[in-house]
Formats: sequence, C-alpha cells, structure tokens
Amino acid sequence: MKNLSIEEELRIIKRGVAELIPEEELVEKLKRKRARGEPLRIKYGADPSRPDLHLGHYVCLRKLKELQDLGHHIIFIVGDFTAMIGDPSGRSKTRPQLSKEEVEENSRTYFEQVFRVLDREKTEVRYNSEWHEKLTARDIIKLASTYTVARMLERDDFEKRFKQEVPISIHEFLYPIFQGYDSYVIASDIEVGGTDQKFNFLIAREIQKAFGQEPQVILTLPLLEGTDGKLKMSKSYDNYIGLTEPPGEIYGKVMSIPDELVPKYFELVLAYDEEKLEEIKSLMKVDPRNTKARLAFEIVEALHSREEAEKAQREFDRIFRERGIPEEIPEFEVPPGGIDIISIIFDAGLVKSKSEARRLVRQGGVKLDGTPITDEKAVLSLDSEKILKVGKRRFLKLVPSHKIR
RNA sequence: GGAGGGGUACCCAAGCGGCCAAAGGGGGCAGACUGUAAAUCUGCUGGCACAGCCUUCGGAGGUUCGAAUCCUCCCCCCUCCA
Repeated sequence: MKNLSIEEELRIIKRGVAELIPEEELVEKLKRKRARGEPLRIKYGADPSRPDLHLGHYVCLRKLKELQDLGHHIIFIVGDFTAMIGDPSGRSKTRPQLSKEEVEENSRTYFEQVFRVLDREKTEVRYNSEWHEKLTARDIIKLASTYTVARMLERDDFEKRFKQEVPISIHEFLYPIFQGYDSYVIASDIEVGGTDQKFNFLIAREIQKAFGQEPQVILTLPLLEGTDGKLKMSKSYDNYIGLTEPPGEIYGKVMSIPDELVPKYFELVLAYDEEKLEEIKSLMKVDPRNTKARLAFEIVEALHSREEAEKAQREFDRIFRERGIPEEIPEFEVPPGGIDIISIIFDAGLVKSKSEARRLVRQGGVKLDGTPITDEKAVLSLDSEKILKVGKRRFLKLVPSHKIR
C-alpha cells in the first residue's frame, strides 16, 4: 500500500463518484483494515449477457483500477448464474433468459476487454454459479424472506412497469436477492457499479446484515450518456462507443457527441480533476471543436495508443475538414463489361439491401470522384481507378478488374 | 375459475372489408447549413428483376372477387372479481 493518509485515500476514492453510502462506514473500514494490514475487498459484478463493453463500463473499470492501485483487492464476479435470470434494472421489459452455453461464450470475450484495464494478476475472478447452484429450495426461501414485495416495488423500474401494466415476472425479484447473496459469500466491503445498481447494492446490505455480516459500502458512478446525448450508453440503444472498436471509429464517435457532454466525458472517462475540468469548460466556450478533438484523441490514446490516436486524428481531419478520402479504402473490382451502381454498393456490403442503395442514389448520397450519381440505373465501366463515396463516411475504391493481377 | 381489454413495421401508436406497404410521432439514413456539436429546413425509411411484382399487421385455418380489418381454434399480455 502506498503511503497515503486516510483523507488522501478517501479523496481519490471519492473522485468522480456519484454516491458513496455511507461514507463514515468506509472510513471505519479503511482504518480497521489498515491497522490489520489488509486490503478492502471490492466487489464488481459483470453481467455476461452483454459481452461488448463500452465507455460506460470503462468508467467503472477505471475506478476499479484506481482502487486496485491503492492496493485493494478486486473480486470480479461473473454473474453466470444471475445472467440466466436477467437483471431488471432500468429495463422496461423482462430480459430474455440466457442459456449456459451463451453465458460461457460471453464470459470469455468479457475478460479480454476487462483486462485491458485491470491487472489480471491482482484480480480474483469468481463465477456466481459456484455458490448459487448449491442453494436448496429451502435456502432460497430463506433468502427471499429477507425482503418484502412492497419494498421491491418501491424501486423505480418496477414501479413504472407495474403502473404501466408491463409484466414483471416473479423471478425478476430474485435477481437483486441473489446478487446480494454474492456480496455475502465473498464478504464484500465495497461494491462498485453504475447508479442504476444502487437498489441492488442496497439489498445486498440487507442480506449481509441478515446473515450477520457487516454490510458493504456502496460506491456508485454516474451513468455515461451515449453518443445521442440523452440515453445512457447501451448497446441496445445503439449509442455506444465500444472498448474494442477500431481507433478511427472511436475517434469519430466521440466527435459526434453533443457539446454539453464533453466535460462529463473528460471527467468520467479520463478522470480529469476539478481544476483541469474548469479549464476544459472554459475551453469549450472559446473552441469547442478542438476541445472535443482533444477528448477524442485522449480517449483513443487511453484505449489504444498514442500512435493510433495520432493516426485517427489525421484520418479524421483529412476526411471531414479537408473533405478528402481516407488512407486505406476497401477495393472493389469492376469487370470489363461494367456493372450497375446498385450492385456495387450492395455487393461491397455498404448497405443492407438494394432498396437502400437505390434510396441513397436517389437522394444524391452517392458520388463518383466527387460527382453525384443520380441515375439509379447507371452502369459503370472504367479504365482507371475511381473513388466511390456513399453517404458521409463510406468509401470504396473501384478498380478495373484487368488492372488486377 | 369467471368477466372485460389488448397483441400492427426498429419503438410508441392509428386503422377495424377494397382508396393499406398500412396515418402520426420517435429513432435511423440522406441532402442543405456546419465544428461528423446543437438548432433548423427537405426527402427517404419491408424486399425485389422498382411506372410493376412479392412478403408483412401474435400463430394456424376459414368466409369473401377482395381481410390488418369478419368467423373458428390456439398462444401471449393486462385489469377486475374469486
């Protein structure tokens, strides 16, 4: 452990956090553990039903990394058992239940992404089926009796669904209870997650108490809005920036977020402290465009590397500021007899259907070497390379087939 | 167990025998503007061999020249009563 005072450590822990409840208990825990030379046991639960992690998860992972660097012990729980139930949090409908095979497959992809941030050697990975599968019906009834229906219905998402007459299955009540039991089994001191997990985390405290264990402290992080700027980042809203996406994609997606979100991204994703945030906020007023570019650069740098960030930036500037074309463009072979424009766009996989290709042509969204193609029946044959631009960002290098050997 | 309401395109939601590939809104895409921001305006938004054809309105049958719309059976959801 580093030589920090409790106050300093607490300050680091609290940075960028939405809620820490109760703070006094954390101070107590810190003091006690320190005296014994033990680390805090930090719980982080992963839902393997969605194996693609995005910047929203990154906010939590980054916080976990900070805690890990402070010398605390991270216990990464793969909710393979609970995934078969489906977390009702923030949901407007029952989640589909997953099969064992799906969960297994997903967990693997999960680790690849998580350990880009966390130190694998220092992270304890547990699957919650390990203990949940051993529970008997009697145990489950005992667990379920620690909570009441009325309190369960207090939570926002359930209340809404109930009022709007959207079905809630009984098993969804079990989810937070089982998740809470995880905390007991691993003797969690702190649980880290998004603010949407607050309810689940609180139930865990109740369950720990019911089993005679000191309850965990709850550390929630603000939810990150997605690229649309309104809804929380989520794959199902298609407003996410994936951790493993190519640098250019990440850069571009960051550039497309609404301005208001920029300081928040600096704070949550890049962990800027207050002083630096003030600077960002004033920069946003004078030069929003380049401030956002800096954000995009730094996020790519964090997720990939400095070189990749530089490359992504160059590429982006070339395409959107200078209206040029990217360095690398997929090639498409045009046969000597020519081929119709619709087929080119479709066969190259630029659109999902030929109707979509037609629509694009009709609307002037297809350009050949800068000149719009407006005739959807146009047949192209060429004797030299030409660049086809579809929409704002899709490019195709057309190559006469006889030139390829 | 009984009574009533409901299941429509990516989402919400109209339609209730032909004029319905199905109003409207949201989202998405494209164009103008621009900083791939916001705001605004315009167009498109099932598929294909595209002035035409094919497949869609919970599922399966049926009535009809013709069904998302009517009938039968089935599945699912909600409310109230028990």
